[in-house]
Parts: sequence; C-alpha cells; structure tokens
Amino acid sequence: MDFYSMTDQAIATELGQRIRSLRLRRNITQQQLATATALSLNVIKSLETGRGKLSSLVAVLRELGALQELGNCIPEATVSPLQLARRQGRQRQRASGQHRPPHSPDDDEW
Amino acid sequence: MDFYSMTDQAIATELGQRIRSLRLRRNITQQQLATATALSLNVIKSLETGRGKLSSLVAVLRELGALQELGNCIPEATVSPLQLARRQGRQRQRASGQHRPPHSPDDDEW
DNA sequence: AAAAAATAGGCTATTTTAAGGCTACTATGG
DNA sequence: CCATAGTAGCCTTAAAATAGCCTATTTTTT
Repeated sequence: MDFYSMTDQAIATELGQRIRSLRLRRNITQQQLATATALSLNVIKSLETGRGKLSSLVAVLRELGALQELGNCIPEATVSPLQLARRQGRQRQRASGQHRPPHSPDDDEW
Repeated sequence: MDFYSMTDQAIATELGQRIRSLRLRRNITQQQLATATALSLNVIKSLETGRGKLSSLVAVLRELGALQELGNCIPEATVSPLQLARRQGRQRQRASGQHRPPHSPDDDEW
C-alpha cells in the first residue's frame, strides 16, 4: 500500500476500513464499540469512513487492542549522541537557522 | 512507553510531542509546516498539543515523511484460510452471533 | 421464506476544531 | 546584551464533529 501516492482523504478512508476490519475480527457491533469507548454510534460510523477526531481514534484503537501499534507509528525522536555534542546536551526547542541579517540603511533594496 | 496505562488525552498529547520532535528534527517552523500542508498555524499548534482531526494528522505526517509508519500502525486485516473455509469464501461484513431467540410467552424470565 | 439484528443516512442541537489576526513571552543568533 | 524569529495563548467567525433520535436498507439467523 503506497500511501504517498494517495490523497489525505483516501488515506483516512483506508484507515477507517482497517478499523472496521479490526472490529469485525473481534465480531463486535458498532454499538458495542460505541458503548465500550463511551463514544456515540455516530462517531464509530464516522471513523470507519475516515472522519473524526484524533482522540476518538485513540479511544477506538485502545478498545480494539491496537494502541501499541499506534505508538510505534510515530516514533519517539531519540537524540543521537552526535546531536548532543553539538548542542551542549540540550536538544532544539525551536526551529531556526533562517535569520536574516538586521536591516541597515546601507542596504539599497527597492 | 505503556500506552495502555495512559488516558486517551495523555496519549494524544504524547503523539503531539512526537510530531513536534519530528518537525524539529527537520528544523522547520510551525508556520512552514502549516504552509506546506495547507493548514493553518493554529492547527499545527493544536496537533502538537494532542488535539485536532484525523485528516490533519495525515497531512502533517505526510509532510514529515512518516506516512508509511502510520500505515503500519493499523494493520490490514488479512483473512486467515481457516476463516475463509468457515464462511464459503466471504468474509464477515457485519458483527453477529449475539442473537437471542425470539421471545415466546413460555419464557418466564422476570 | 420471515424476523431480527447491523448498518447507512438524515436531522437538529451542542461542542470542538479550523482559520485568521493580534499580543506576550522566550529561545536563538549576532 | 540586543534584535529578531518562533511559539503560546486568546479572540472571533465559520466549518466540522459529536450526541441523540428516527427511518431505510442489507445481512444474518431461524
């Protein structure tokens, strides 16, 4: 499955179908999943068609026993020893490096 | 990281921080990421604190080059040969198996 | 076949998110 | 230390998600 050739919506739809497959493998109804997650039936339907909130996804994946996989998919950014050396033990807190020199009247840009 | 011992919100927050780490590893600003994903700056901020829509997550992960990992985290439900045999080649389309027999006056449940 | 259960889709009200702008705070580079 | 860029936070308006309910369709069971 090549996600990079798919639109965002197509990917979301695909994820929804996978959620549905996970649910059906457990043979539970949308209503049962809704009750178990304390979400409404509508939310389960929406998720299975690729719409909804991130927090809803988390709740559903927990109930379907797929939380660990979710954790693996967005890796913890481990700081390499090299980077540590470069920045005296602190990791970057803001993006940077695009400073332009302060503007002086000598610069005749027009 | 034991997700199952965390609340949904805590997990979403953790995912947000990982997204931030991915962004900072690329050394791009929230504004640059917003522009690249055609989302607003506010959405990027929200995602990094664990709120937002599934479609926003997909767009951001694409830009950060983590789409493939997302695909891996919600596995495609492959049908086992055993299941195929059980259901004459069709896979289950609805959850079921919890039918109760039609109520008859003989049943004296109270 | 009929009956029942599961799901899709619509509708309204409420809550949350998205967009855009603005200010305050703070890390970063010079 | 100073100037500036990056980020957090709040505000308003618009869009989308959610909850709850109801009806129609389709699958599954009997």
